[in-house]
Amino acid sequence: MPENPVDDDCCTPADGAAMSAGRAAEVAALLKALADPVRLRLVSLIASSRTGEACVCDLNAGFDLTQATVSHHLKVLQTAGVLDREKRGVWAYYRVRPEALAAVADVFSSPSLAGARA
Amino acid sequence: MPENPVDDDCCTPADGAAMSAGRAAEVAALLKALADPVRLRLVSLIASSRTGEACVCDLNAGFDLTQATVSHHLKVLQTAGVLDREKRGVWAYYRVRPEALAAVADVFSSPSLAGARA
DNA sequence: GGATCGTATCGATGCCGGTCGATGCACGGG
DNA sequence: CCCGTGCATCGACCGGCATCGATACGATCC
Repeated sequence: MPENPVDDDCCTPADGAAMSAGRAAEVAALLKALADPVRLRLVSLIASSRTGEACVCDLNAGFDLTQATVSHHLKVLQTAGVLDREKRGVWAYYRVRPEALAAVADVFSSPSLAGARA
Repeated sequence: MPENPVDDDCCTPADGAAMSAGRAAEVAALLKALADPVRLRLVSLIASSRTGEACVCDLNAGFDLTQATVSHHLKVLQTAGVLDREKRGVWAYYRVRPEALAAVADVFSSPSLAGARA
């Protein structure tokens, strides 16, 4: 084998601007929480509410799902840092954390992912 | 039962600005393709390449994964519209479709999801 | 204090997806 | 013409997740 196996014709060694494995895991966890039609609609419903928050009884009405399932999705979003929960009296109110959504927007606007060739 | 079950104290009927179920499914499909650490790093590697593209032999080197697994991830990203594939000679080159990433950035910058209270 | 209502949690179930080894396929070289 | 190489596909395994019914828990009302 006369050739260095890395120095073949096809290879471009990749400069160091790529996303680290650790950061990829962070972003993937956030995206995984949002990569579900039900959870996207939940976030959208809460965000588009007049008061900026919504209680579970409202959210249940918008889906053909069990209350247990909706509660599960809300917990996933809360654990991922997308939603905040506040219990007032009998009802539980959820509101969106704008930083979480802004973080996603930033990742996909950044040059390292959007592929801005300097 | 003296009260209308919908007109209770907790409920805010939600104005029509929320995301539709169909659009939620579209966005969720795109996010599901990106919600994986390996696929995120693949996109990042390709986007940060000097030429804006990368061949599979390069990408395989960056992961402790089988070539079959990397190829599977690349196909998922291509099917979702995130990557473009072009075969030149023996090698296959992938490049990022910036519209796909911009679409994600737009969704999470839009007021209906970011929760911009006017 | 019991009844009722709103919500979270638990356990089970069925399915989707990541990973692998093996194989197929197209291209280029000797 | 056959072989090696780069990449995709196939089939299988398996862990994780969405969903459900049932149940637990807390707050309010009577």
